[in-house]
Amino acid sequence: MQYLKEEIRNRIMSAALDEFMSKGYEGSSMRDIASEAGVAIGNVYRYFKNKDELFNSIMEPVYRELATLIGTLYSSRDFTTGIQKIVTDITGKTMDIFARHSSELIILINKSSGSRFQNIKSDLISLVEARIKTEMVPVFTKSKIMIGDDFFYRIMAETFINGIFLIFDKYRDIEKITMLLNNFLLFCFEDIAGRFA
Amino acid sequence: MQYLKEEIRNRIMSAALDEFMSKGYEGSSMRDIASEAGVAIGNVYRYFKNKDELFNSIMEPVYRELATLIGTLYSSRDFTTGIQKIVTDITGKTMDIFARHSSELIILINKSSGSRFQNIKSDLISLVEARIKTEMVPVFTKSKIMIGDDFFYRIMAETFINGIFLIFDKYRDIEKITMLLNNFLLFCFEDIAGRFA
Amino acid sequence: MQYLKEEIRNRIMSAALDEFMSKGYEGSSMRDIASEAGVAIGNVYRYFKNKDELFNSIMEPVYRELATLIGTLYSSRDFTTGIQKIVTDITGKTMDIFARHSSELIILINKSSGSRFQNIKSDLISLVEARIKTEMVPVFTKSKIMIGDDFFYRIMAETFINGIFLIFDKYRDIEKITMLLNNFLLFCFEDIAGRFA
Amino acid sequence: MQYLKEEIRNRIMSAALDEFMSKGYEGSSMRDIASEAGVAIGNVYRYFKNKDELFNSIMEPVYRELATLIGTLYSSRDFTTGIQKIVTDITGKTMDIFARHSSELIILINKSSGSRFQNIKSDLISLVEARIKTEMVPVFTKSKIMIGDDFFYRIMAETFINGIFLIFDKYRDIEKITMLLNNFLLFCFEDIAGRFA
DNA sequence: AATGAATGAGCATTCATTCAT
DNA sequence: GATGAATGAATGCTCATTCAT
Repeated sequence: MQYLKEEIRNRIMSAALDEFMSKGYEGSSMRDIASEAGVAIGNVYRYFKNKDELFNSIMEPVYRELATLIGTLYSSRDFTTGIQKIVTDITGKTMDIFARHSSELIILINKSSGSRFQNIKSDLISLVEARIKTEMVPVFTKSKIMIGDDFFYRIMAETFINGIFLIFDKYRDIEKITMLLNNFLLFCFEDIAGRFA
Repeated sequence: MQYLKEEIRNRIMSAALDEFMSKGYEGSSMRDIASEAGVAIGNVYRYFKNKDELFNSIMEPVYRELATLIGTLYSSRDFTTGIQKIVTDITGKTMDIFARHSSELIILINKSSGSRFQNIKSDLISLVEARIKTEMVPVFTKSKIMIGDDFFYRIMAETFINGIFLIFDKYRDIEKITMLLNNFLLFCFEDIAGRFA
Repeated sequence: MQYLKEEIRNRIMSAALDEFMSKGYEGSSMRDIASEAGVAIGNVYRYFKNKDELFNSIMEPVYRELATLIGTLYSSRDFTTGIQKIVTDITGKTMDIFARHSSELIILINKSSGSRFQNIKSDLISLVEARIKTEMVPVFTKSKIMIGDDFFYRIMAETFINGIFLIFDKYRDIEKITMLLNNFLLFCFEDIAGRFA
Repeated sequence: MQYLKEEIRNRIMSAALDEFMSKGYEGSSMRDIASEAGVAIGNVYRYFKNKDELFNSIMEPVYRELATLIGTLYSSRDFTTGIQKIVTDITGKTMDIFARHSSELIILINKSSGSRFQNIKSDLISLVEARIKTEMVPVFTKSKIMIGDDFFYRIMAETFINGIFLIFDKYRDIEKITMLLNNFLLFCFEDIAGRFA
């Protein structure tokens, strides 16, 4: 009865998604998830070993996509196409993930405290940081700002990530998000790069 | 208050500080704090009426200083002295708080969920947002960036606050923090203002 | 509600009844009730939201019946049928309640301190007092006893109520209680009224 | 330093009396008693082994006097002097105890739940019951009331005791109490006896 | 002798997890 | 497979009692 199993599994995950979204990982209750899913609490444990694994099962795909995106970001070195192109690309791919997994993305970044993903935001930021450093060093070395510390890249990365998820967290309309995200990324990258051109 | 009372109080507050730092307000356990402090659970309640008051006792001084700083930031409109001066001033005062209460500041901003300070970060951001909007509108209107939404000011404010606390969260060395903070504030304000001058 | 649910609920209520009977509401422990019922503490809370609700669930029916009885007692003014009739009526109805809820009645009256029923005994007495005063004033004015104070009616009412619950407290046999109660009420009302006829 | 010790002991007992009076045995706190007495909590335990013994120390004298009075009541068989005389005598002696230990008496009877005196009221009632039975049987045998059970004497005894302590509990003025008490005892005994004369 | 800081068992309640049905 | 009753460890907090000073 594999079909039925899958449907229940989905119901549980969907209910869990709602619960995690509104109460965060720690604040969520397995009982509430089960009852929201219209499933006995005991049955939830047939599909997911425990709260942690339920959370992981929901977040894993998004995490993976996100990691891939970051990886791409990190390895795409065709600077020849210009920052504009890269930004458009990133925006597009991020929006793609967001379009399919908006809730998971927000939970992953902002509501994972207490779970094994509680550090994902900083992990993500670390990835972005590394990328920024690689790309921006030549730019910044021309600037009058004395970087003086690699950590400054960290700040930029954090700013970048926070800005993106702030937009995701507050807006639901895809078009508006796209517009805001583009503006934000341009603000972060093109302008900065541009003024040292 | 015949013997060691102050020392025990300090032990409890110190243990609580560690606990709040690693698990946040809600995730922290009075029992764990007590045992970390090497004190019976009942004794903690001799020094602090309840979990809330223990938390408040630790956070109150920092909160007050921070509120004062924000007030100053909000009301100082002598743009004549230049952003450089304001930034230096803010940096100095923030560093002063940080130098004396680094952990408390971080907990206050990032780990107060469930406590009466849970909204302080967004309050802070709102304040900064209002300030940025007032000051920056004339600047941005000249820019090629289409703001398109007041929410963009929110992003900038969040970026600003996150940046500051990010620095605090990762560094312990006062001198390095001062340098990073200055660079960050300049990056946020002077450069932005400057390039549209 | 698949298996034994009602039986467990009954076990808990029965254990609670014993506990409340021997230690009163405040002195009773949910842990002790659970272990007396042979049930895990957490399971008690599946059946009853909290200590208060457990107590209320046990007392509510009796309280309601008692309130109704009091209402009847208070409003029945057909003195024409004679005190004998009224007394028989009250006895019958009281015995009916007692026959079905003897322990609850005793707890309600004598061991509810700290619960929401803690004032029921004095409420009950006040009601009876008002009734006695209304009915008995003409009788007592002929008596050689100098009432001298309304408080004397209070004493009578208290005596009346205490007498009834004293009987309940010590006897289990319905027939014997009926007999004693009848005698007591006659002693309280008919004789007193009768001798001034 | 026996003198000083005695003074502190008295201070503690006095504070305890107030506390027991207003909150009953179980509801009273050793901490509050100590602070009310202006004495360190630890010191209370130098004078009294524990809460129980403190309570006992306060109640013992009254209990003893009360027991003696009951004993007297029980053994005085000079019926020749008439019930009026006995009642006057009992009233006088009870008032004597009450005049010196009003609070203790009330606590002992009505606020001892949880202590070893929690059954004293019923003990007292049992004593009175025995006495009533001895004296009243000849009287009641002439009555139309079918006693039918020794327990009826119990009810009368309870009525008697409750009435007395009800008066004590509500009034503070010795003269008014004396008057009410006399009326009550007459009501209980003379009238009852009288009407079968 | 006196102090009051310290102790820890106890309380009501919650919730992730297990297991008999 | 599915159910939801049952479990019990954990939480914040209180208070009689002990003990180092």
